[in-house]
Amino acid sequence: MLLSKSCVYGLRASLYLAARNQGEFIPIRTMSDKLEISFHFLTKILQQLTAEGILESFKGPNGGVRLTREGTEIQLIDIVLAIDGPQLLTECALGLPGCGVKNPCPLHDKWAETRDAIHEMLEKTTLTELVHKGKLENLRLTTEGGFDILFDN
Amino acid sequence: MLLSKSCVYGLRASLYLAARNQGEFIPIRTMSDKLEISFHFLTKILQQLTAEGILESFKGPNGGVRLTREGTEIQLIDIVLAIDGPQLLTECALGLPGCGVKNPCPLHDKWAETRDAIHEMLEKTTLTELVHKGKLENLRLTTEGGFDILFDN
DNA sequence: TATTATTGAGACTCTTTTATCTTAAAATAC
DNA sequence: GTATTTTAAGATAAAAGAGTCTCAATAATA
Repeated sequence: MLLSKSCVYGLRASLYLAARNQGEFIPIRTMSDKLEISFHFLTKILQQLTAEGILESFKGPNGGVRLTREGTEIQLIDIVLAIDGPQLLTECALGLPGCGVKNPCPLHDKWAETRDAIHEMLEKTTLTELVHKGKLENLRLTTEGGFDILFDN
Repeated sequence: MLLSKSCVYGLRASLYLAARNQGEFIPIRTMSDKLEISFHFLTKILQQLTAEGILESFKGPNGGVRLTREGTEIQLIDIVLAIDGPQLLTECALGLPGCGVKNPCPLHDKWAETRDAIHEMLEKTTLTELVHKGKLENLRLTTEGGFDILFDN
């Protein structure tokens, strides 16, 4: 699996927040219901994003979480790094420690190229870009639900 | 992690076999020693490759395993599919079931492109190609050991 | 001030992956 | 045929990832 489940949930939640970003705090419970993710599990994931400064949170009634920056300024890579860390973009494909230009494994060059392609995709894609596309074409953010059902309350 | 540890071990072992392929059976114990992989764990992994027809095995004294085809005719993708299955090349980046051209997630198009790059790399790279490169430049197959130390007995 | 709605933090459980250990089966050599 | 070397298979254990539960902390509001 390319991304951990935590990371995937973090991405879906971030898209949700970017999609309805009017500056207000959204309760995690609302998101966990809409996105069909366990509330407590999602809470832990969003805590990581908050710790990394991608989200900010507010406790108490009318509390919740929101993006600290505009969706145009948040790249997928920000969320992936916050949750899964840099391993995907740094690790050797054959699992050898310290694999790099100086001390490569036989697969290093080819894997470095492929890895760069992944990196570039994650780095060039913003939340807003995906939200725009998702809204236009009513794409899915959950097994059944298109973007539209995420805004009906 | 892109590939499971089992898959990585399977790749390293396959490179080892391709590197010293003179048609003879190599004991798994020899490989597990040289590659610094737990013997029993490696045995189970190689059993999968045997079940998939990538290796053949022989029991008893002078037994072991060997490649069924020439290293020139075994691509990395063969080993990845045998051990990790097709998930890496088919799964949705946002974990949505049935994500595809017909019912995509917002990330589908971009991820499909990146995934194709991974697929192509795995599909175009043969064991022999990596072995050749590894032998020429004495690259690593293990934390410390270059290709050369794998042939000294 | 008491109640309620919310996030934060930690303990705990379940599942999957990784790794080990034991025994069986097959082939060889003596 | 018996002992030895090897893979095959399955049980068990340890570690990591995924998910749940409980309680504390904070803020709003009645």
